[in-house]
Amino acid sequence: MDVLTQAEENYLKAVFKITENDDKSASTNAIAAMMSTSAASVTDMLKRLSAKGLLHYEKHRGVILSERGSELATNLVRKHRLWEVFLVKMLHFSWDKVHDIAEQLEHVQSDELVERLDVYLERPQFDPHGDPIPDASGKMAMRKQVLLSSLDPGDQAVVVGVQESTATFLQYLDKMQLSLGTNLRVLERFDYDGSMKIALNDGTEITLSHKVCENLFLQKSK
Amino acid sequence: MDVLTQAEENYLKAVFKITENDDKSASTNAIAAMMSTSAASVTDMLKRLSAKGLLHYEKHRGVILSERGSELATNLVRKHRLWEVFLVKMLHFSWDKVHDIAEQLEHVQSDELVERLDVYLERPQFDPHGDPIPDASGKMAMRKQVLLSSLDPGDQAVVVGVQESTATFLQYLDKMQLSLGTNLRVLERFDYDGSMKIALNDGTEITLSHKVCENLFLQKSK
DNA sequence: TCCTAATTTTAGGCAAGCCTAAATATTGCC
DNA sequence: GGCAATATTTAGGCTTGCCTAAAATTAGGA
Repeated sequence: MDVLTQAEENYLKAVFKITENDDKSASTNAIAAMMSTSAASVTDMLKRLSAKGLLHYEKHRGVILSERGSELATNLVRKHRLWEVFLVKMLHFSWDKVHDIAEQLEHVQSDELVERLDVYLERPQFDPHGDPIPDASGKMAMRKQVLLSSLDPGDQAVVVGVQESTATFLQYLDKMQLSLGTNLRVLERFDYDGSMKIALNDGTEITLSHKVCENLFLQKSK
Repeated sequence: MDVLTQAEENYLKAVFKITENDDKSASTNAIAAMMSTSAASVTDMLKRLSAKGLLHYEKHRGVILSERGSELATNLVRKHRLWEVFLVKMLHFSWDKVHDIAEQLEHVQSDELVERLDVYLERPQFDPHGDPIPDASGKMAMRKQVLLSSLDPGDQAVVVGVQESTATFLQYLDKMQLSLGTNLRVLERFDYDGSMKIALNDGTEITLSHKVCENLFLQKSK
């Protein structure tokens, strides 16, 4: 019943992204900028999506998603982020390379696929960039967190979670004096193997492997 | 350089499938039938693909793939079959449900993705239907297989593939407790209608119609 | 408020893919 | 070989998405 083209899906997602923070409406130009297309094309598409009941459009007034449009957009975000987890966790892509591929994978149509993927990945709550993954009903956890590997030297942050909670990994963290709530500062990142040197509050300096950096969620404090 | 649309890719694949067995050229009608589209649309597309150098087209003469076209088609088959392995092996889909999803996944463009997926799946040589998966250079393993209908009473063999992978056929096999790897022994062949009686390992005896026997590939084990 | 600048929409066009109907070419049978 | 049946191509049209240029609307500063 609601089979959208990839183009339509991309517009929905753009409107969603623009309106998710500030709850104003999305302007034609903002959408055009986000999609690298012309304002005229945007107007074209907005009319079509409006006719399908996926967003509310009034000339010169910008648009907001309808409930149905919002559901569809949220589901796209869910698919995008689940695929990113798959690419990083299973195929060992580095987190900064997965976006373009996930952008393609998110358009694959199969609810069963998404559900099975979710189970396979053990229902992750956050993607490799620390962004929350909406569940099947559209709800998402609220936490602004990022992977240690995405921080830069100088960043100060608090450990707020792990991606993978295996016993061995948690034990390792324990040994390193890292636990939820631990404050740390990034000193240096070694690009050649992805390892990072960090300093704890008491001044202890430790080096963490790439694998560890990819599994630690932090909340920036500065 | 060679970025094809999904439609173009689907046509290439259809031509590939039609020409891979008998090495005659693919006719307009055969392609139209395979793609459930009109002959006129096929002619349209053949001209375009010919202009791109992906196949050799002469009016009223049918087409064959060019070397480049053949490479691209083989790569599509590779991607399709790798994704099928992923869906069955990792996500536990039943083998009769994976085709449509793989049909979508095969169009995702990323060589690195395919390579990593291949490694992740441990470079499988055959897909869940028993069809060989071309390697990155286009070569595929040869399956020593015969149709069930060509076996004689007394022969012992293992199911290694199907000729026709429609959902209904696969579901039927499932019901009959036949799947890849199933061992069986031919008990009797009824020449008047081509049906065959076989025994499974556990002693179960079943009778299969001629149509089924013509669609099951086996590897003789004795 | 008024007028210019910025934004948005409309008009008109184009390519990709699809369709049906009509024209043309090929095949195969007598 | 000739002619009917079949296969293929051409012609003309449609939708989707994109474009540019021009027109219309809105917003913001003097």
